[in-house]
Amino acid sequence: MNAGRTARERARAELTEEIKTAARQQLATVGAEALSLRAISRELGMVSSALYRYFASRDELLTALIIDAYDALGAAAEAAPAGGDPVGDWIAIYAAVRDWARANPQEYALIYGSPISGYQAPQTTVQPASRVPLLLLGLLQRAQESGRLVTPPDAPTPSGALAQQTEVLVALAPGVPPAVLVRTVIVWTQLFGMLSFELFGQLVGSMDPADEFFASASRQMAAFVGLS
Amino acid sequence: MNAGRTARERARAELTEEIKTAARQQLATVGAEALSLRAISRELGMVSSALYRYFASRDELLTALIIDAYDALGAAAEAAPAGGDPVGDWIAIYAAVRDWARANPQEYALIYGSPISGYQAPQTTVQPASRVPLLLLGLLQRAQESGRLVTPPDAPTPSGALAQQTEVLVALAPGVPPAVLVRTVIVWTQLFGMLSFELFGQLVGSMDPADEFFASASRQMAAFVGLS
DNA sequence: CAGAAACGAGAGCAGTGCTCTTGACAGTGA
DNA sequence: TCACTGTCAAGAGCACTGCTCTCGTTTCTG
Repeated sequence: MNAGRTARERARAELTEEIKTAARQQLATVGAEALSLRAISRELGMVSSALYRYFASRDELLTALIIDAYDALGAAAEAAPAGGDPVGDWIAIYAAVRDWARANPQEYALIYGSPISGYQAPQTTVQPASRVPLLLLGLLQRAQESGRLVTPPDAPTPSGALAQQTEVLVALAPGVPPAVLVRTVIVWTQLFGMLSFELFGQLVGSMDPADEFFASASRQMAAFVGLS
Repeated sequence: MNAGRTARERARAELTEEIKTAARQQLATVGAEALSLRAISRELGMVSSALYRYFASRDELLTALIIDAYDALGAAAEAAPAGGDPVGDWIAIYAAVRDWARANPQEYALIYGSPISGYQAPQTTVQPASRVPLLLLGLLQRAQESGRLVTPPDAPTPSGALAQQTEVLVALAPGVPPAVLVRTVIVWTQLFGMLSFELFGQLVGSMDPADEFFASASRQMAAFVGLS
């Protein structure tokens, strides 16, 4: 439609990126909810109203930042060193996720913290959000194929509505037993619960610093889903 | 010192409670970060500045609300029906926590969501925050004493710094093996990770509605810590 | 080259948390 | 009874916010 293709477009793309960069900097210092369009525009030496040429609203800026954060986390997790040993790879992914979260706590809070009031996450965020779980599922599937995944004997096979819901995951990781897939969701929630507790200060007084606890949990969760 | 002891004090206490009630109502509708002192004062038919006689700042109001939320959640969990069967009691506590969280999502987000920027949780919140984990520890200890807790054979005994950190928990639940205590922290983070995912919309597309998944996770986590 | 589209600047609106001052009132000791 | 003291609500005001609208200017395009 509106295919302007030249200098103007390049300038626009650059400025859009500059705005996001400034927003991320502000995010890191004052947090998501205190993110101020006026402060960003001040930083960039422009007037606040000009910002609305690039993002229709504060929410739209936030959406862009959220998608970027999901993508950055997904990329960090996918870049975790893979050596072929399923348990080692699993632990490496856990470590990569934690490292990213600790390096970018405000961006982590943006995607895994409380939803921003009045802000409705658009469907656009679903795909980048699923990169980490898809990565774990892929690892499990490969482990299954190479015989390194043994269904834990005490893992109950889902029935009823739970079995139905699991089918979505079966389609994503064919061959992995439903009982393991349910456990995958359990450990997925465990991972991010653990990270949120660490980053949000809930572990202070018990397992903080959490390095060793996190390492132990990684191993035990790998065993919990049946990796060996 | 300033010991006015009569009608004035009573009026003050009542109005303080009224302010918190109005704040909670607003919390439930617009969320924590959009909580406005002016809107509360408007609701109560007073002028915004008068509110500062009762709460020195917005943060102080939030702190009061946070402590109330922790206490409400703790009370709800402690009120879970206990029938003597450890696994049944465990599941009942899980269900009570979830019920409270689903009934009070904004208050849940207030205490388990991202920390409010610029807001530092005072030490006052630590004690009410520990009611739920203490409840779980107490259950485990009683199960241990009655022989209903068997340390899972694949639960590694913590060593090094992790063993040291576990000692704090050993003091709280004497008799419960360290390996089980580490697993208790794991399932504790799992519980609230699962709840956060459900309430914050992260499960949409996979395990939502989460009733059966939650029930299955409750049971599997009870087994994971060694309850039978 | 003319028209259209995009752009930055600026003023302005309604709202926010918070501070300070002012005048009214309640409780208390002489 | 009366003056004193501390508490209270009210209101104006400050600096900030997201957002809208208008106005000239610049840039692209048919």
